Amino acid sequence: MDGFFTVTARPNDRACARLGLAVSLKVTGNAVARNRLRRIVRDSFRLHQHMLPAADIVVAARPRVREASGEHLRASLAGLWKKVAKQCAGSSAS
RNA sequence: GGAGUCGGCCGGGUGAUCGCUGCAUUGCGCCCCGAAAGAGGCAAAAUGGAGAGGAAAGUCCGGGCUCCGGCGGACGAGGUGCCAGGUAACGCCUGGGGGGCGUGAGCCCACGGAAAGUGCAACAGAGAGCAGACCGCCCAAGCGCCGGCAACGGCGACGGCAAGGGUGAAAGGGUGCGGUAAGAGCGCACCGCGCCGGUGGCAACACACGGCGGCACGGCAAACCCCACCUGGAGCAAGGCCAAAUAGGGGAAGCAGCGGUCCCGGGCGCAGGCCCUGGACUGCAGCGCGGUCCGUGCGCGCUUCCGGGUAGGCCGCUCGAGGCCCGUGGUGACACGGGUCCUAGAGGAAUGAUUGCCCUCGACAGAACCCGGCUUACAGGCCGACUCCAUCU
Repeated sequence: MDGFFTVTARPNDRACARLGLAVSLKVTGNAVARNRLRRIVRDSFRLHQHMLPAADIVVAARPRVREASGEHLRASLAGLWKKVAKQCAGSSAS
């Protein structure tokens, strides 16, 4: 979890990672901003999925994403993916 | 050139790499039917091509479509509200009328009925719905007082008046002349108003046309109400099709079980009756243990088929009151005719990410069954028509 997102992960019995999104209109303001945020998260997930363990990962947006730039969001997500990978490698359950 | 009005249009562009969702073609592979030939379906991957808006928004109106309801009528409820036209329809649009604003182009108006009824109007003010008299004006008649023999003169309100002042959103027509004690539609002229008629207009309505009436029928109906017209309800989670696993005291058939009634035959008995084999019709979910509840035991059969239905899948789902161009009719909204084009169809929901270049440095904002409107949000820009002001020739 950081200023922009809360990430929850749990190992699954599949071959690859699975992404869940929780982005509400309450957080983003309008539908356009909500769609943009979801696309950014999903694209970042796509680019990093090779390093992620087989787990179900839920990304929830927090209110501060509203004033964040795309660059900041991508950096934040890259950090979070690494954290997830590390924690899952350490303990099989989190 | 400056200021402004109206109408229409656009809503960053262009590459590279990696991705997303349909579609078309090819199709590794797989499923299914079949004896086979072959038919059908799913589908990795590749290639090609497409992929949010003018408001996609608010969900405020109107329609299509779908299901349910419906003989007809009355009442109720809701809506609309100058007239005519357009339209599938509208609370929309166009043209016209009336009123208001603006020098003007133009803009704004819920704009039917207040002499059917009920009701409302703060404060101020003398008086606000059967109008009224605070200040004021006037003493002609009558009255009172004073003077006078009297005629008469003077003063006055408990008399007359409503012009002027004042209050108010609003005070029961306006101007002028006559008139009068002072005044007043009291009379007259013009203007205004109402009614009747005429003329023009499909109509709303208009008329420096005629007549009548001295003249209110003050305002509010987004107060009740009256009048005219319109409206059945629910919505794509509508609705339709296919259809697991599991459950089911849904249905049918066959077999089996227990029971009832009747019958054929046989046996026993003096008889009532009892027993056995078979047949026809028919019924069947409870019954024990326990004082009771809780609890617990046994049973409610087995097989096959059918139906409903859940998960899931498919359809509805995008070719349409469609866009563009031209012609014809019309002041116009629009209609008709011809040509041409196909332009998102997702389903927890597809348009993104990184980056190069350019410019005027990019606003409001994301389709969810589909259309027509309205309203609201919006950086910046383009085009056309028109108005006013200034200036030049």
